[in-house]
Amino acid sequence: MSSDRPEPAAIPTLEHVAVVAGVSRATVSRVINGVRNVDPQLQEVVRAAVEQTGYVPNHAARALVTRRTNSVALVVSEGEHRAFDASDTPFVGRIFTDPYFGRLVAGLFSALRPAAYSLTLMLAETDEIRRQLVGYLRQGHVDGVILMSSHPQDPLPRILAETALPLVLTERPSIPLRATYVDVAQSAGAALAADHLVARGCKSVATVSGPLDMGAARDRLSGFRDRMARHGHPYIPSVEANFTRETGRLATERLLAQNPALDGIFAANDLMALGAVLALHEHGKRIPQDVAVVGFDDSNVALASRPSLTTVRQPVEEMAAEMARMLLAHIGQPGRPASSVIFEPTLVVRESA
Amino acid sequence: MSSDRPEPAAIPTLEHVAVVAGVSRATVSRVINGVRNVDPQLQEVVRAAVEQTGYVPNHAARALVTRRTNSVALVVSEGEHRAFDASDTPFVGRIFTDPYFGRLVAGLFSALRPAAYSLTLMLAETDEIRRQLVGYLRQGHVDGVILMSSHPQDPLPRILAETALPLVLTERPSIPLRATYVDVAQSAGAALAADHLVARGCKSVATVSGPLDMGAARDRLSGFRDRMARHGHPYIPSVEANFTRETGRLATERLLAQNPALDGIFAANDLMALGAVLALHEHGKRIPQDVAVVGFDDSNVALASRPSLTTVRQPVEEMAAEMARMLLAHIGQPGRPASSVIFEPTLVVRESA
DNA sequence: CTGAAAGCGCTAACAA
DNA sequence: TTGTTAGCGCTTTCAG
Repeated sequence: MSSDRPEPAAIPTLEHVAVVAGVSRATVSRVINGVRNVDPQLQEVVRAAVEQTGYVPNHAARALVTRRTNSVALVVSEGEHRAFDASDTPFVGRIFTDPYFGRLVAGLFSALRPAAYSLTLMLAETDEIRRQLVGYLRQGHVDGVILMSSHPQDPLPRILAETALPLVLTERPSIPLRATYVDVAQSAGAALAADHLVARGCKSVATVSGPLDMGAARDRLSGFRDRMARHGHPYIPSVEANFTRETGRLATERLLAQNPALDGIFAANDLMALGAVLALHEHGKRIPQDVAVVGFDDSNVALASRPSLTTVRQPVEEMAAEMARMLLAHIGQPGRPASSVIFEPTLVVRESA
Repeated sequence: MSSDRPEPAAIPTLEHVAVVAGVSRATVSRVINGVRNVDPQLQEVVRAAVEQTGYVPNHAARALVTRRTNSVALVVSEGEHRAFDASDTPFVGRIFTDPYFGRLVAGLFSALRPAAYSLTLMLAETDEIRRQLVGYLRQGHVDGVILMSSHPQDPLPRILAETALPLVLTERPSIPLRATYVDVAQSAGAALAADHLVARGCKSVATVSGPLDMGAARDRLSGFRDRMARHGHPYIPSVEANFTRETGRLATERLLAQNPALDGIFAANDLMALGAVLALHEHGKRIPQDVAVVGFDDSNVALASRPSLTTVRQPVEEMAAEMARMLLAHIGQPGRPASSVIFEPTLVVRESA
């Protein structure tokens, strides 16, 4: 334009748009934010100016005044040292590679995107990092938090629950907490597995459990045992494993050593069921003719496995979508009391049982 | 909204800290940001005040003035859109469930966290969303972008490359682009497969390739053929497939029809290798005794498969860490020219070959 | 219905 | 070395 001005250059601001449209910044702001009281004609002019300048609102400036970032955090927290993790796979690798994580993210997105919210990923592996994290969250970096924490000693659920920050947990907290959460009916799912094995005619059934310091693992174990007892099987051997394929294999070896006549196994997740399949094959057992195997989760490996896995399905995507919706609700109405939603699992029958 | 006034729980600001410490905001700011020229004694006073007030800097305010958000985006882009649906495996589910994704994220974090950067996840499934995305990124929501895009027709790599936004691609762009990227030596990986099959004594080898409009698929095919030629096998039959299990199965059927004496197959990814295994089983072939199979990726199905898959492994975590480092470098020095780093793959020998 | 003006909380010249 | 003072770009009363 004028020669005394350098170069209009870079990113257009609300001010530029206002000048082009011949209105005030306030009016442009109103149009952009869809505030009603604006002359339709002016709206058109402003819209054209926005188009022409290629204006996009500055996120930081907007967040500074509205105190909203339109983004939430997915915090993945894990205890310092897992009870019997002898594997060399670092925690980050394990958790992010777990199919559950992918399904969770996918489900969250399905509900977050329509609301124009974005997702920031955060890890909390150590106490040090956990401390930083809390500060980070309180900076107003995000409007709310989805917390994935399964370790019972993890202090993060309690710490975050005490914050005013909107929060949703991906499972029932291991200690009583006034926090919103979504979970699956764990013991009901395990009972489904028990029913199925009994219905198949299994006489000698055992189970590979998850780490028993985790609520979900405990619930699945007790749910399975309770239902088996009701079917007339008062004693169900179990070996504790670590939700990984390798520990599942090892656990099954031990089960097999204790009882060679085993004809049914319930593994508390699919990865461990995969390990069970492996061990059974090594012992020349046919599946499901000699030993029937039921997993839990219905992760993608359940289908890829050979034989494909009969498994208890958690509707993870739907659960995650619900978490996102609940979080959004909390963000929208700060005073909202904590609540919870429990989803029913279903049995997916495939080849392994 | 009640009539009484329950302490607004006011978040402390720099101003509060300054008052408590009896200094100016500027000084507090300097201490917090580690700017040198501050009296050590005053530093102590300020630090105490920060502690006492529980102050954490406001992210939006800081970003507004520094023009830095200290966060980067991981953009996952795919050509076609599939609606979210629990029964089908939608794109989101597929990609997030793919172990590659988890390994990528883990690797990114390992380099991002020391730099105090956070990661925002973004999906680009449709053109509509892609358009919004570009605006979103330009809002200054993030300082840079890691772009995961494998479809050659995807316009996003070009669009983002034309933006001034610091950008790193997770693979070599299918069209020439002045963009920084990290990739694995595709043809070298295929050559590894060739060496292994030859070393096993395979005499009649064929390959199932990926879609040849994708650079990676082309590179793997030519890399395989070149190395086989060097081993004295000038002609290697190939059938093009689509990186899925089913197309891998079909392609193997055709290969088998053309040459029943086949004794080695290189599939350009693990899913197709799984399809090959399936087809071979149906034809009564034993693996690896009758036909050896080598895949590519070392994805989770490689382990879950029976027999487990011998496959070419990409050092994804290391690659991702490098991507993050390169992105940070670009953020730090805006004028930095595009560059690329190529990693060497390794062969993971399991049961199938 | 529109504009003027006051900040949001912070950093970064520029003075002192 | 420290304080003063402008803003960063936006939303939002409050007048007009």
